Amino acid sequence: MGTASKALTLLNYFSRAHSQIGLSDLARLSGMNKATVYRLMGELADHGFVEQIGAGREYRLGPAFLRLAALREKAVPMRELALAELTKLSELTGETSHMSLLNGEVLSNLTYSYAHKHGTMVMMEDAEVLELHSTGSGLAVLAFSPAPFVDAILSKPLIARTPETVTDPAAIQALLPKIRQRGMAWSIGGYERDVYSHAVPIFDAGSHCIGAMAVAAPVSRMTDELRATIQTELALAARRTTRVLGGFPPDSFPKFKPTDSPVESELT
Amino acid sequence: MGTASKALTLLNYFSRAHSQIGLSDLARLSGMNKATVYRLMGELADHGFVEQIGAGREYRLGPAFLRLAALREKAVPMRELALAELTKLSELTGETSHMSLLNGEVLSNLTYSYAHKHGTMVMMEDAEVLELHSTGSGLAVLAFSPAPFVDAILSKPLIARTPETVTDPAAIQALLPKIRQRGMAWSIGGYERDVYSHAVPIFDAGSHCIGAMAVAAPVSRMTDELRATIQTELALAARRTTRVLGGFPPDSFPKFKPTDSPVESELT
DNA sequence: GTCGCCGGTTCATTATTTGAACCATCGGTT
DNA sequence: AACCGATGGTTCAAATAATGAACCGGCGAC
Repeated sequence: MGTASKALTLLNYFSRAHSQIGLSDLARLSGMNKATVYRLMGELADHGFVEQIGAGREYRLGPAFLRLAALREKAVPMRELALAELTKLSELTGETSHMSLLNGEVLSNLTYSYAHKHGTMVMMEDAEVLELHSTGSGLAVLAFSPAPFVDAILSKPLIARTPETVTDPAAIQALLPKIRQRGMAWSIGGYERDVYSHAVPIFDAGSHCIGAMAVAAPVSRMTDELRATIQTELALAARRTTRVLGGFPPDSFPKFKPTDSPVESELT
Repeated sequence: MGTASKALTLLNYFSRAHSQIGLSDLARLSGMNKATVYRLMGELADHGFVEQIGAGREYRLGPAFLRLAALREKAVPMRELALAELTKLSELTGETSHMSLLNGEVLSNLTYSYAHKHGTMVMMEDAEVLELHSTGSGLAVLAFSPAPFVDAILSKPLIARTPETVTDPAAIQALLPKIRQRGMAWSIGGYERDVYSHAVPIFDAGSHCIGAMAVAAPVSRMTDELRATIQTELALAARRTTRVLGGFPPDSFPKFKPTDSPVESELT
């Protein structure tokens, strides 16, 4: 691993829950030598990627990201384009919709839209992280990712977020062909209890899966009718999104036909 | 310069005007060897900091910044806090207000707020770059920055954005003591013709100047009364912003008294 | 007082970065 | 069609930068 990669890797230890980290902690987390971490963090700090605060001299993410994110969004208005589709999707379905991007071995939320039709709805957060094995979006991505990548993900310990989470690698592998065949994944209570989620992969210009678009509804509100609406509209919205982002579904990607999916009680 | 710094430096060549750059161009711009740039960009791409597109294999900023910016804003809601102050400020003054952060040798826009009171207003853009020598915000920052930094900035060629831009280093140096004394800078048509801008520096926890808050109005609309309103409200808003961001003005920083500043035709 | 941990620093050893030269490929020009 | 001058990408010996064990001084808990 190159030196630059090591520096960038350090940034991955910052999360919503862990927003500031001391030098020694960072060295432990990364397994690097303390002196190495010190020097790398110094370089990151010089460029505004991290900053040191207060008495403990802990590090946190720096202001440079705001500028670079604004430039990225100006050059490639992914968030803006996705949000336009999500807004329509939430209106049509009356439920929360969101889009997330593959980032290493997890999905991170790009943006989301609420429908204000019901008193309850599934809540989302910016930069929220979704696991690949326990969420509808994750399964959609796995189904359209290279086999070695899938194997790597599923060979690590799979955390059971709820009693309904499928944590058996073989069972998850078994789900993927069906997801590939219909171009859509679903997950019932796999990540959070009471959340029924449908997800469709999004592709880039090289037909690589880069993330997923999803609709999440409370389990208690799901009916055959709502399911049909979600599946139809989500498939359309996701296809438009892939295209508007300049991407192409792979040739094997199915045209979703709502009649194909009675869905019944097929878990996950 | 460490290897990590070199990689991070490469990111600085991307701007609104120059949003995608080829390998050879990047090597020329940075003065680094093509092979070096190739390897560094490869590492940046592995982490989603840049991505390569299309036939020309050009690079552009990657999606990782969206996630990291969201995390940064979650941990340190600078933009949110600044925007709250700017919104009030624009309402009180009836003019466009904005805040920008020092980033290397330039200021980059953090956020801004429009007043919808008049048919015309000064327009801003996300991630817009402001020069230190030709803008009110830049002068405010220079006045409260270490002398070596100021000298370094003023010893480079100073671009005349308009016929009114002051480009003589000595003349700019001469302005700084007065700005320090009153805690506020102004610029009339120095960056864009017809823009009359007032600016106050913002400080961090170590009393270092990290940026500026400003109000920009069309020259044609400026009256003694508007000037007095802007100066009073801007000084208050900037002080609140420094505090709410966890910072402190240096001990030498003056309490702004509107009566101190008849201002008349004192250029810049 | 003292123990343990913190951020920060040092310097000889070591492994990584570096860059000139090289390829294959593409478009435009002669 | 042959050529030219670009491009992105690759190689490998030489040079340089990264590394990490050990070491500080300081702080807080016991």
